[in-house]
Amino acid sequence: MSVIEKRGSDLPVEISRPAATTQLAISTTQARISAATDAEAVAAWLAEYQESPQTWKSYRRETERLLLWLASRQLTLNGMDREALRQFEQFLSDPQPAERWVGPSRPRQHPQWRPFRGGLSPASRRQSLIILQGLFSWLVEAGWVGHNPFRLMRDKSRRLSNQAPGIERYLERPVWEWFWQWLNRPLGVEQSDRALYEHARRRFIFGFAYLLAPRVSEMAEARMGDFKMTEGRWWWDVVGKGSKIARVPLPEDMLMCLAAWRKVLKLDAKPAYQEQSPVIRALDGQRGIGHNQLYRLIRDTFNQAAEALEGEGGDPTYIAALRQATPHWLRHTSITHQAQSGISLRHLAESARHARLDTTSRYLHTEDHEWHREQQRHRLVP
DNA sequence: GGTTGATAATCCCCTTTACT
DNA sequence: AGTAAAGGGGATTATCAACC
Repeated sequence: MSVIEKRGSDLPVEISRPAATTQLAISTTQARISAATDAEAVAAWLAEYQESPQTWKSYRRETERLLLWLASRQLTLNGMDREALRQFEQFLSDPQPAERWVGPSRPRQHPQWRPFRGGLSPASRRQSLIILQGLFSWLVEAGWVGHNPFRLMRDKSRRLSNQAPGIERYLERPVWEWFWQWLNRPLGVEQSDRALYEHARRRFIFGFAYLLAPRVSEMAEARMGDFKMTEGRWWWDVVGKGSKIARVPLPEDMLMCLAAWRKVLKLDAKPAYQEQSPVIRALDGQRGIGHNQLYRLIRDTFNQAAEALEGEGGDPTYIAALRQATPHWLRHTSITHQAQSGISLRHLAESARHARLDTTSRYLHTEDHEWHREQQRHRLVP
């Protein structure tokens, strides 16, 4: 059932297209791309995103759904009008017949694979429509379709705010401090090599995360040689979201964490020039690990810490926080604590690699807790 | 300076692979 | 065979950037 099979130069394979509608698309327009079918036109658009695998993946998903839906309605991209768009949006919220469109998560080639897990939430529908709007404006430019029906759409339902609510997802200082000392507890004697390795790896991952506030993928992608010394000072060169290159100062503690971790890996304390091996590694000590695995590792560690704190009869609020915590919390925690320790907003924005200062300043609001707590010292009767 | 559109990331569930 | 590690796919969320 799948329409677009592969990335790269291979053209997509089109499987179930009603013969009656072929070639309707180009009769009125002058195409500026070489495509024979809707699927090929879409593939040409997708090819623009080859360098961004995540984006490519989500855009393929959305466009594939549209193509499959069009085929089921005997429509083409060029035949898509405002009314068809309304029907498609309705379809996204509840794809029917379900046995044709909805199914469990399966590899794409699997016979049970279906385009949907279920109907899409309003937020996801908004996302889908935004992507398809981009597709259509490209296709108009390419001369493949006559107009962009999304231009006619002024539906409030897709104007859902994508502004995040206040950021509160971070660990307060006492929780972090307890957590870090828990992480550094010595293991008992007679531990397997593997247990020691995993213990060291965890310490490094959390130290890295807390000190430099990386995104998960930035950690997973990091190479040893990205830590560099110039003019006697150590920096971390990181390629962040949007392929943005940044250079972040390495705190002293980070160098210590790195040296300790490299010792476990049987490497010199300091990375060599252009050392290409991954920083965070799988159990074999060589391969890197994907962001997904890193995500799980962090999540599991937080959960184990929650168990441990519960065993100690710790504060239930803290236990709950640890249970909820995700890798993103580490980034928030790091930035928030840096703000609290007086690092200036401008430098903070720089090292967090936020393009806009107001993104960073949102983290300052989380100081409200502290503010509130301090305010309690102001009493009528001392 | 706020809104909205564009892009890419995070997070979760499930499957596959690798290792005793 | 049984278990944990790693990977795939997709929904949802965060951030960036262009536009009023």
